[in-house]
Amino acid sequence: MKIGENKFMPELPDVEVFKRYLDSTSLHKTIKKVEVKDKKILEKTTAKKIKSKIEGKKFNDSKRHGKYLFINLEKKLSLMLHFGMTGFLKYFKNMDDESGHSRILFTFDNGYYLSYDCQRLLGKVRLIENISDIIKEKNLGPDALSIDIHFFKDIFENKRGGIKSALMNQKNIAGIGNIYSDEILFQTGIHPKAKVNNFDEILIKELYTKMKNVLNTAIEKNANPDNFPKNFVIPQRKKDGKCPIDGVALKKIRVNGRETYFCPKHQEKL
DNA sequence: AGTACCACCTGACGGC
DNA sequence: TGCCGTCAGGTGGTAC
Repeated sequence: MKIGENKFMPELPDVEVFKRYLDSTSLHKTIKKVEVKDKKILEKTTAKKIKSKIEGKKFNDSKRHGKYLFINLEKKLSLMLHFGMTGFLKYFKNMDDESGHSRILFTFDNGYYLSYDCQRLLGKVRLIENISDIIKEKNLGPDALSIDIHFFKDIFENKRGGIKSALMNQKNIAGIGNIYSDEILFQTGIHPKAKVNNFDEILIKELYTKMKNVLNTAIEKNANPDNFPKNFVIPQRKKDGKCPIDGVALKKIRVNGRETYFCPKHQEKL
């Protein structure tokens, strides 16, 4: 992946792809060396601690919750990775192939490297004991792929406010960001400014189904918009983008301060 | 509770 | 050509 050509916007599907990439490249190898190249991405830890806790150990397995990735090293020791908006992982053999904004570099005993790259330094890396502590501390809701319909319905119970911010609020559901919330609303025909208190049972169920479908499909396609089905709007989130269903020009508005694309013809449900 | 800001950051882009 | 302002987007903080 070339610098500046990063197609990933680290929301749930992207982080799931990172997880699978990590699992297939970086597990069960002794980590000879860890180099923190920019400590701005560290949260409640130091480069020294990262080094002393990780060197000599192995990544055993990983878990994802929302946009967070947790890599287990041993009992009571995991590495938390959050990718901000420009983060990704890269596994490579030659240092010539190191990505342009490598912030932490792991060296394995097989001669390969794993880099945590984060151009805008908005990501976070931290040493933790338990995943559940972090979910509690950050007040994260259930993961969008494992949330059941009853929890999902709670988002609409006794609440006001807009659907887009409700979907993006990590305390309600973990994993959905600006890009995928647009896709989910597009697929359900819901206007991005719709208010949650107007949602009836049928629409909530439909939204739930489409949410899972959009996220699972994106993962299946490696979170690469070039591979997305023809009826997805994400590849059209750009200047002169057209609705892949109606062919009309997409509208670009701001919702809760976020750039939002929608089809004025079929996203009418308020 | 919900909204409306700001800050953190870098680099791409448009205006002049 | 090059300088400068603006803005993307996740999270977290504050103020209303």
